Amino acid sequence: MELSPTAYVILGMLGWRPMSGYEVKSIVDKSTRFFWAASYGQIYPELRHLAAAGLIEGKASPQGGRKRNVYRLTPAGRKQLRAWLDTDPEVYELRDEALLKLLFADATGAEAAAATLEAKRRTHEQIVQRLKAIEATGKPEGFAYLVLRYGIEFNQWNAGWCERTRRALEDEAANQRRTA
Amino acid sequence: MELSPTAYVILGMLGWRPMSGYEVKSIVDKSTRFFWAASYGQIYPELRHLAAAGLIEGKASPQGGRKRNVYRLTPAGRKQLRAWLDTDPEVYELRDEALLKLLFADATGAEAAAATLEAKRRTHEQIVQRLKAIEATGKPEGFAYLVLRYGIEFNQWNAGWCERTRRALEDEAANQRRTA
DNA sequence: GGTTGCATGTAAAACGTTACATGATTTT
DNA sequence: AAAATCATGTAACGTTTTACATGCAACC
Repeated sequence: MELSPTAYVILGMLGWRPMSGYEVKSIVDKSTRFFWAASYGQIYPELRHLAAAGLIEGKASPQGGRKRNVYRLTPAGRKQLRAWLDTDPEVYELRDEALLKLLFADATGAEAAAATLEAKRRTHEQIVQRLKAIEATGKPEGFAYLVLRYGIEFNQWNAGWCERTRRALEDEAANQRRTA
Repeated sequence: MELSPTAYVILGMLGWRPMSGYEVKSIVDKSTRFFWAASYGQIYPELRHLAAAGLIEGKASPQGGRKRNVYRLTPAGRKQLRAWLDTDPEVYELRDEALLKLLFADATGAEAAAATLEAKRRTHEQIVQRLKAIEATGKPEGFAYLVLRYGIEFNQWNAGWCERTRRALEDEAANQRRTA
């Protein structure tokens, strides 16, 4: 039974406690979003798929007149989750348009490169702010906190690199003007 | 004319010098691979697409009896490349299965978490080694060198975080044993 | 003569986002 | 009364990988 990593996002969260697809999505947006995004277009079909495979069980739990399906792990699902956790991680992918623009910046020059660096710095800075806001509203327990700290420190490092590199470019440009 | 970022990988490389699809792929594997991968399944169709759009021009340049198509930027293609370089980067995506496993590690415990951290550390360490090997065989010029340095420092930071965190987990476990 | 590298391409499958559609409930 | 939030889902589209298919040339 080969599952996609996104299926394990669902399995992992249902391992914390039973929840609806809507809840899975809102927790994804507060936790995995910065290193593993997932949309409704993936979550709802995947819930059905996992239920059909017997790894989770759905139960209609309407809140008033508002329909709602709460899913929970089956013993088979928990076993599958543990087996996945016990194997080495495989997927590691990065897509960073800013680095692409930096790589080709010879075609436009140092000013465009500085603008790209500044935009990338802002992106990382914004993520730091959002993650710190999450940390402030009640820090998560256990390993979730470790991952949150990673997110903050990782993005701070990135923002710092952009800042240092932009300054180095500016100093270089200033030196060239002085020497010329 | 909306192009995918992968199309700009091609445009950017043809901005350096004319080359074949095969060459584009081999340079991708030596440069953008760690932040923007591209396969033959994308490159060859995209070359045709860009040629049809008048942004690049292909010319049959066989080497002996071996067929070969070399492409170069048209003035319209260079204009398009510069316009893209002058706009702020948008795509920034990360997919890291290791962080996912770490997030859910409560279900298995500290040992599995340590193994995940160690696997992630190895991944980053290997990338550092490959990038350093590229640096040793003739460092690239201009902005390409900046991007290479980013790759090395970024992966070193990541490997370091994994190492520090794994040690912190071990110390914590040791303290608990002592207190218990 | 075999392996590696150069060279081009396609087809199917997997993966993922976006936009759309619908409707109830809670908060302002 | 309007806006935000809860809640579920689908369809179309775009992107990307993987596997397959082919063949020449250079080196060992």
